[in-house]
Amino acid sequence: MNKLKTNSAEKSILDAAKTIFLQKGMDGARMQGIADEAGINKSMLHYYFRSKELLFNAVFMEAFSTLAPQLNEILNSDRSICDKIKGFSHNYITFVIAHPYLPNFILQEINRNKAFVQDLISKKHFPSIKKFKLQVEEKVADGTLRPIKAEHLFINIMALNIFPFVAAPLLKGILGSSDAQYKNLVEQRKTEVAAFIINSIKL
Amino acid sequence: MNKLKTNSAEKSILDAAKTIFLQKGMDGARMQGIADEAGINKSMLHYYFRSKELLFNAVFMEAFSTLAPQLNEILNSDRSICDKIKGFSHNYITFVIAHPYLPNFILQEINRNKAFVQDLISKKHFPSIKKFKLQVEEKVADGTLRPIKAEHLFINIMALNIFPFVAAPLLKGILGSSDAQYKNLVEQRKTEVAAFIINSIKL
DNA sequence: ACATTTGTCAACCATATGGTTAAACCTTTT
DNA sequence: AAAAGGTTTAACCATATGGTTGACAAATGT
Repeated sequence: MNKLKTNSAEKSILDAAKTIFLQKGMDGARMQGIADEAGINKSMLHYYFRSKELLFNAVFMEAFSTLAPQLNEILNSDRSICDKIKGFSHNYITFVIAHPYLPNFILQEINRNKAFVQDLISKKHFPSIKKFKLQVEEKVADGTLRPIKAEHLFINIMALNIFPFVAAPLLKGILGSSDAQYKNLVEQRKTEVAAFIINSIKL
Repeated sequence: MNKLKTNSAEKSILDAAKTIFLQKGMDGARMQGIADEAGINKSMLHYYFRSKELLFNAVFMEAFSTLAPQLNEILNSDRSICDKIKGFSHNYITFVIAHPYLPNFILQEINRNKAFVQDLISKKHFPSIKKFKLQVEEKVADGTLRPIKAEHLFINIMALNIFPFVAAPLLKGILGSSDAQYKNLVEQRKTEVAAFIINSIKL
């Protein structure tokens, strides 16, 4: 059978599954909904991916794979800490504006199935804080940075960049922002977040 | 019929529903699971709350009501900005350590049903940033604070306090922390977060 | 004491849902 | 062109699920 046809069917299923799973999560998604989204028969889903769980795993892995590498900019590149923070904030926010469902999906599913994280950690290339920690400790020791634990700094960087997306509906409500106004606010954060962090840690 | 008996049945249903819904969300929760948790017949759920959706609404409102008032410490109290940040961070983190499923539940459900936020906003006492915004603008104008938009400052305060809870499993993985180590880290943040923010904004 | 209301439960119902099957339908191979 | 093998579909299936019903028990009012 035609490799192209097979690949394209598999691909269109995965695309549809991504659309549905990212919006509704594992529990809220329906196999029929994914089939409809892909414009194919429900049996095809099982033909190519066996079960809802395996299809979901494929989607989750793909989603996680697009976010995880960005962490290497912070954790494993050789740039200065300030450059890392500026670069990551700008790139991450730009990326997530284009994929707004991603962060929420990852958080939701990682909280739903904690054994899942164990699985991810065991994989190669799972981000680790080791190198970043050495870098921070060095800069704190030589007086370039205020004393701060690398763990806290890392959590803060993640929090300031990711939270505005996962809490968007609530924040819009509290701030009384329209979609356009909030989008504008998020746009500002491409530079605002890094400035905020660097203000806090630079001596 | 005995008011006490009625109240206690209703209460035990709500408690059970809270336990299940907070852990599994609307989509993942099962009415039978809630009945089992409450140790009663499934029909009772419908007798007291009509439908899954109404029971869920009751749980959600109760959950939201416990978190929303804490925002008033930031948004509407008369203390100084620094005191607010210190007070909120300490209180919020203390509170959520005792109710670890709450933040994730709120975020997940608010993202699932965005019309829900509209409903919340229309209610009285929904937190608004108005007063806080005036206070920040005043302090920026008189040179006490570095220039920063109140919106960004507010988002940052929320992000730094809430994110470590909603992303806990992932952060544990990246940081390589045990449950105990991570709990310790979160404990430190009761003061660390406020210090980080104040470092950044104080002149 | 007895009727009325309120609370509780087991059995039941209609539908939704993940998954299977067997036949039809291409493509490629020979 | 016929066999072979992968692909696609409609029809099914078993079970799970939210919700209903009718009988019965427990309070309450009179």
